[in-house]
Amino acid sequence: MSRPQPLSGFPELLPRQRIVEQQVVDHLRRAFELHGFANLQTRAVEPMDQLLRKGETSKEVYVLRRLQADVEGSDSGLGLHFDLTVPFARYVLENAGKLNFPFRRYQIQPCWRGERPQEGRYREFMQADIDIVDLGELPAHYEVEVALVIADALKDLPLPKMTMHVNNRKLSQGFYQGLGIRDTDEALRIIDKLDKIGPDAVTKLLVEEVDATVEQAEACLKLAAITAADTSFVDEVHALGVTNPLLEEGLTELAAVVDAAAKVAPGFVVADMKIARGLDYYTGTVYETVMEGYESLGSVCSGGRYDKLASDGKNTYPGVGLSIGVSRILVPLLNSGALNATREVPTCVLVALANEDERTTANVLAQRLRKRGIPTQVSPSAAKFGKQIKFADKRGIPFVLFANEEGTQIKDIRSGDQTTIDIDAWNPPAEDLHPTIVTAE
RNA sequence: GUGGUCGUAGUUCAGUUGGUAGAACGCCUCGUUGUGGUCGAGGAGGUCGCGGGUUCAACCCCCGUCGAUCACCCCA
Repeated sequence: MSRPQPLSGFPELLPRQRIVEQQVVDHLRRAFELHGFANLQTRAVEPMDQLLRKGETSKEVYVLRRLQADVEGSDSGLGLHFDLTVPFARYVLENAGKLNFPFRRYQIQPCWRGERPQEGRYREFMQADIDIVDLGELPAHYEVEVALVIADALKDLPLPKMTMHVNNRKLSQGFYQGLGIRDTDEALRIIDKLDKIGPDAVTKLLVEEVDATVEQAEACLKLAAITAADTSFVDEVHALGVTNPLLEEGLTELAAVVDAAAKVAPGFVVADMKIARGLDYYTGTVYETVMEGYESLGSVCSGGRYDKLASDGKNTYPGVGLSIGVSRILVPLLNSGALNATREVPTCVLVALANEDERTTANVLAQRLRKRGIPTQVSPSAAKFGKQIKFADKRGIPFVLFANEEGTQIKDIRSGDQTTIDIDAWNPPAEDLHPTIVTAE
């Protein structure tokens, strides 16, 4: 092998693709900050007991080990974080005394999971996460708010249509309790597989694993089939004839989320009673988001309410949050060419060079443009002008600047138009100042 | 981690019953002695993923290995 091969599950982007990713991340950052979320950055590693608590032993965590450590004592007890919620919960406990509650933060960082990769599923990937935690009690309106923040953040991005499916664990678990099913956690996990394995297999599993009767299993399937873009699901659930206080609590909370979302972001949120979520730290509202045309990727933005994830025994910090799978969304779109940038460099203007002696003069001209925020670079050499234009063209740089004793001229190399300008007054069209994202037809 | 498919120029791919490789696009030079894109002419670039085996001879057949990809699992 003369050339290194790519590493499975560790996607790396080309400059043009990275520009798209940067623009998306910048957009998310601005959106989150508009909603008052503070940024946080946590370390890459967490103690293994933090990562593996809550019984998530099946999770493939990358463990840290010192190369020179002797084999016996090689375990550092540290692992790379697999999401941003668990590190955040740890951070909140560690810094509880210095934080003001309710505390809202966003975090955009890579995460690592040692699973076998495939499209939209990587071993190193970027997540954009928002959470709100409070001390002791977390008001239910935050479960509405985080969904609306995500709706707002995704709204103006050039991405396929997103739909957020929302459920409430209290609703499902209350329903199962009302039916008389004991192991409601396991029942949830089985229902979560409905899309994948179908109703017959789910019935079979419910009967075998949680000792449900066929009638109980059928009631569970009827509940899972309910979906609505408005609060009409409440009556549909009641029509199934199950009564339980937890169920009512869940119905009320879910209705509030759906109702508020319908007003602010119509069509974005739908109530969907088959959403369960694999992670068992969720205790209330749960969210999953699918991207139109890319349903096989699964959820591209998920989360939920967790009441007991952050607890030091004395105080609990219940929270609710959502994570956007930035890599999961972007890498497939970039690889298929559905998304691209208008150019592969930030440069807006290339200053042409008539001969090498003029480089100093050219540097001064470039600096005058940069001073006014126009990304500029000077030609790498005083090659023929045709070559210098080609240099710009290959990179997508829209403008080439020519200067001599007679004056300064700017050429738009896309149209070929060349005009005399005042270098201290000229501005490119707003859409040309920085690269932008373009979508394929 | 379990199973299926696939690895040939920078890229997308051809390659005949086994006789040591080709196209298109891209790239470079020139036509075009200082304004690119079109056109024309020329050129560079490959230990055929890696290692072993069979054979007079392997890109081709066999084994192993590494990588990619899909499904399961899990999930962003």
